[in-house]
Amino acid sequence: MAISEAEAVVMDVLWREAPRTAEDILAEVGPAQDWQEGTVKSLLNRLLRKKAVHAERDGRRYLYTPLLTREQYVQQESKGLLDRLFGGRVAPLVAHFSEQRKLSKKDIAELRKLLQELDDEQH
Amino acid sequence: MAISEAEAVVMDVLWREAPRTAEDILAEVGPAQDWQEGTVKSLLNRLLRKKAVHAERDGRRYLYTPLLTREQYVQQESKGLLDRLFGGRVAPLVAHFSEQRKLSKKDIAELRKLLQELDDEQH
DNA sequence: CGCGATCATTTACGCGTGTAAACATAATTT
DNA sequence: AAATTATGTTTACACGCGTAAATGATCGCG
Repeated sequence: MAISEAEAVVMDVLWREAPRTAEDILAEVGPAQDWQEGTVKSLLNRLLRKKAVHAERDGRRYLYTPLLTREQYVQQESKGLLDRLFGGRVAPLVAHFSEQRKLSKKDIAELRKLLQELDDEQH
Repeated sequence: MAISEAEAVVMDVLWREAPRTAEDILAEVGPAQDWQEGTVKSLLNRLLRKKAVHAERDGRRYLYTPLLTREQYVQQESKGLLDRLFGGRVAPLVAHFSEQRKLSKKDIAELRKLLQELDDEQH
C-alpha cells in the first residue's frame, strides 16, 4: 500500500539520516509539524506494517531505518502524477510550467545543461 | 477542499466536452472504470458541493459543466508534487527522470524545442 | 521490592474516499 | 390513473488518514 503524506514526512527524516529513534524523529519534525509523541509513534507503526521501515531493538527503544528508498518513493509519486496528468511524458509537464511562466532562470539553465549532457553521453 | 482522484476522472470527461449529463459521463467512464450509475451521481454531487462543477436543469435531468478548469487542477497538482519532492523547482524533476532513463526520444526533442522557443522569445 | 519515568502498542474518533444501495420524485406508457 | 421508467438525492459502510489518548511493558531508583 502507498504511504501517506504524513508518513512521508517521517520518512523524510529517516532519509536524511538513519537509523533514528522515535524521539529523534519527533525532535526533528515536531516543531514544524506540531505533532505529539503519539502521532509519530502511530505513523511509525503504520510504516512498519507497510514494510516501509525496519525497526531494530536497541535496549528499551527501537532504531528505525528506511526500507523504502527516497528514490523509489519519488519515482512512484512522480510517475503517478505524470501518468494521470500528462500521458506519462515529461515534456508536456515542463511545457505546462513554461506556459505558466513558472520556470526560473535557474531551471532553464539546468535544463539546458541536462540536455547538453544527454547529447554528450550519446557520443 | 481539493478534489479526489475519482472525482478527477469525472472532471476529465467534462473537460473533454461539456455540458454533459450524468448518463453521458457514465457511458464514457463506465467501461474503463466499471462504475455503477450511483457512483457517478455521488461523485457529481460531491463536485457540486466543492463548487468544481455547475449543474443546470434541462427538463428532467441536469447538464453539468466544469467550473474548475483543467489548467487550475493541473497547476495545483503539479505544484504540490514539485513542492513536496523537488523543492518547488522543475529542473530537479526532469533530472530525476533523466537519471531513471525515463526520458523518451520524443521528450528530449520536445524539451529541446521548448528551450529554443524560450530563447527566441527572449529576443 | 515497589514506583515513577520511558517507551511502545492498542484503541479511538472524526473526516474524506470509493463505492453503491435505498429512497424520492417526476415523466412516460399502458 | 396506476404502473413503470428515468433521474436525482440521501444514506450507508468499510477503509485509510491525521491526530492523539489510554494502556501496557520495562528500567532505573529509592
